[in-house]
Parts: sequence; C-alpha cells; structure tokens
Amino acid sequence: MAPRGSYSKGIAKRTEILDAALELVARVGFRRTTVRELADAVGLSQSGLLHHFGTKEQLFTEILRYRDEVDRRTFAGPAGGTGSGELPAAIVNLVRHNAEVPGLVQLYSRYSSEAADPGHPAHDFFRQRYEQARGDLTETITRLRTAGRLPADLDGDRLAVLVFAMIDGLQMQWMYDSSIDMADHIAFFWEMILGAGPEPHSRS
Amino acid sequence: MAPRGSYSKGIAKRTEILDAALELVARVGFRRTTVRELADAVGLSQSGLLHHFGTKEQLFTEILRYRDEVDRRTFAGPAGGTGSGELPAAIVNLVRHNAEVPGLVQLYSRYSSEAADPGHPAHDFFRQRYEQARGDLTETITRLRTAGRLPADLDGDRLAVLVFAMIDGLQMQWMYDSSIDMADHIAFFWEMILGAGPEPHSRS
DNA sequence: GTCTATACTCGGATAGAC
DNA sequence: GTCTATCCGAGTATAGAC
Repeated sequence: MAPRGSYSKGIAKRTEILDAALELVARVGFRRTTVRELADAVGLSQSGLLHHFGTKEQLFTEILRYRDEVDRRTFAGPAGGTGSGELPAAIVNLVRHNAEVPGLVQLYSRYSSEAADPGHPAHDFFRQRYEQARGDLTETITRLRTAGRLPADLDGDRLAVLVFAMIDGLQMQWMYDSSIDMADHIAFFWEMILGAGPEPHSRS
Repeated sequence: MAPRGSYSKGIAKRTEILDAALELVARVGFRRTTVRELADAVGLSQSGLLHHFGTKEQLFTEILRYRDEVDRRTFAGPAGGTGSGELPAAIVNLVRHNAEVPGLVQLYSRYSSEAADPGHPAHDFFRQRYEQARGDLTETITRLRTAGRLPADLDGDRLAVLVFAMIDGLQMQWMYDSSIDMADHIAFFWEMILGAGPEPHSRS
C-alpha cells in the first residue's frame, strides 16, 4: 500500500509533470499544447514525457482529471463553499476562478467537444464526469428543497442539467468576449431561480 | 444585379456543394468530415472542391453560415414560431430540430471551440454570430417585458447570454447522453423564468 | 473548372542506445 | 527513465495537364 522505491518516485514525477502542465496550459492556451511543447515545458523530450502516460490522449485526460482533483480540493472543501458546503456558492467561486485560467478553459472546451465522438479514448471520462457532477448537484438541490429554499415541486434532475450546461456555454461565449462575467451570470441565474441568491463570496 | 453566365453557375455549384455538405455531415458526423471525404461526397476531387472555397477553414465556415441561413428560413419564418413570431418557441423548435442532426451539432461544437483561439480564421465569424444572436434575443425579451410577460426589472442582456449558453451546453451533455431531451430542458428553463411557458409546438 | 499527382508540414508513435 | 533519431500517417496546399 505504502508507495516506496521507484514506484513512489514515478508517482512524484507524474504529479510534477501534471502540475507543470496545468501551469503551462493556463498560461499559453491550447494552441501550443502539443506533446512536444508540453515536453519542452517540463524539461523532457517528447518520448520521455510519453513514457509516463502512453499516448497523447491519455496524457491530456490525466491533465484534466488532475485539474478536477485540484479544483475539488480548493472549492468543495471548507475554504471553497459558504462554510455550510452550499454547492451553488462553490460553483460561483469555481467559475470565477476559471476566468483566471483561460488556457485551461480552452483545453477543457476543445477536448470535451473532441471527445464527444464515441470512439474517442476520453469519451468515457467526460461521460462519467458529467454523470457524477449532475448526480452531486441533484443531491444538493434536494437538500435545498427540503430546507425550503427551493420550490417543493422543482425538478432537481432537470435543474442540474441546466446548471452544467450554463457553465459550459458561458465559457464558450466568454472565450469570444472576455467582457462577459461568467460568475456574475451564474449568480444571476441563481437569483432568478432562488429569489434571494446565496452569497457567492466566501472570502474577502 | 441578376446573376448570369459563369457567375450564376458558380453560385449554383457552391450552393449545391453546401447542400450536399450539410446532408453528409448530418449523417456521418464530424469524424469523417475531412476535405477529402467531403469532396468524394459531392463528386469532386479535393482540389476541385477547394477551388470554390480556398481553404478548409473557409469551407467549414461557409457550411456553418449556410446552415444558419437555412435554419433561419425554417425556424424564424411564419412556419417556425408560434405565429406571433415568439423567439422562445422558435428556439425550442430549433433545438428540437438539432437533435435530429447529430453530425451538425458535433461540427458546430467542435468548430466553435477550435475557433475560440483568436488566431483562428473562423474566430470572427463566431464572435459576430454570438453578438448578433444575443442582440436579437435581447430585443425580443424587451418586447415580452413590455407586454407584461416578464418581470419589469429583468435584465434582458444577462438573460440572452444565459439562453445561448444553455443551448450550447445542452448540446454538449446531449452528445454524451442522447437520452437528455434538449428541447424539453429549454422549455423547462422558460417555465421557471416565465411561470407559464409559451407553447413550444407549432405543428402536429 | 476539374483532374491527377505530388510536395510539404505537423504531430504522434516507436526503436534502440545509454 | 530518458535521450536521439526515425518513421509514419493525416491532412492541406499546389503544380500542371486537360
């Protein structure tokens, strides 16, 4: 169970690569995100990098998976939500953060639309990701409904679909017009639905 | 003004190509939509096809522009709306139609995320397209508000952004799970906002 | 206008030395 | 584990004949 020897070293290197990849992509965008460029950025040759991940598709899938993991730690934990773990506010915070890392938004957008093809190696990753995200949100909506903060007859499944659709779609428009404030629009949506919205700011 | 001679023939050929392209893409998806495949489908060689459009990017941009044109004729005209030209219902009908042409949805999704890079030849096309669409919808929202069907203090600009975000985002989730009924979710959204929704069915 | 043929570029994969 | 070197395929663009 406890990683040791060359095994733990492999894991460490992998994480180091993924960290560097996140930083690079966030800065330079998807355009320059080829295996070669990524290899250069982490100080490896192309084949040296691919040694750790196999194929380009696997590498990029891991980058996105790792990003989710980091984001989850940051925004779903005690520092991210409103303290009571309210998902709506956590989502607004996450979206606000995304506006700071345009390259990652681009990568996510491009890769998710490419992987929409059922034959794509990352297809299952995204399918499961959406399923999980919707499931989690539906659960939270049920909680809010029970607490009387949402209409009793509201369809939680449908609402969950809409929320994630909005996040993806806002990113698209934002990439074409960065003056669009994504977090602001999400908050606006919650206001329309909830009446009085949750407080989106958890710090400052 | 009246096209004649080789000029009108060129236009006719162009339209013929675009019609065939729409049909092909709708059927086989983006995966097989390379310049060569497209050329085969319309009975031309690759260079014969590119003769009419210049580059691959210009060709695909024209395909999407032509698609918009066809859709506008179909869904913004007297047969598409509710008769009173209500945009919300027209949108629901358009989205319902999109579910019938998965290949075109895939093409649109992939191409719009690729062109999000400011250096992409189709970047301006999509930027203007979003701007125009939002402008049109904002106008309609103002009309609805004046007619008392929307709250007087509703922010039309923000709502317009959200509606198109939802359309794009729903397509994404639908590509990963075709059991998601896009039109149904759009109608659900209007219901939450409008209270009683407009009738989405204009025929049948 | 359209064809055939070819050249060129890019990017991912692989072999084998160290 | 990492490198260098090579290969290979996909896909676009172009040259030149008809």
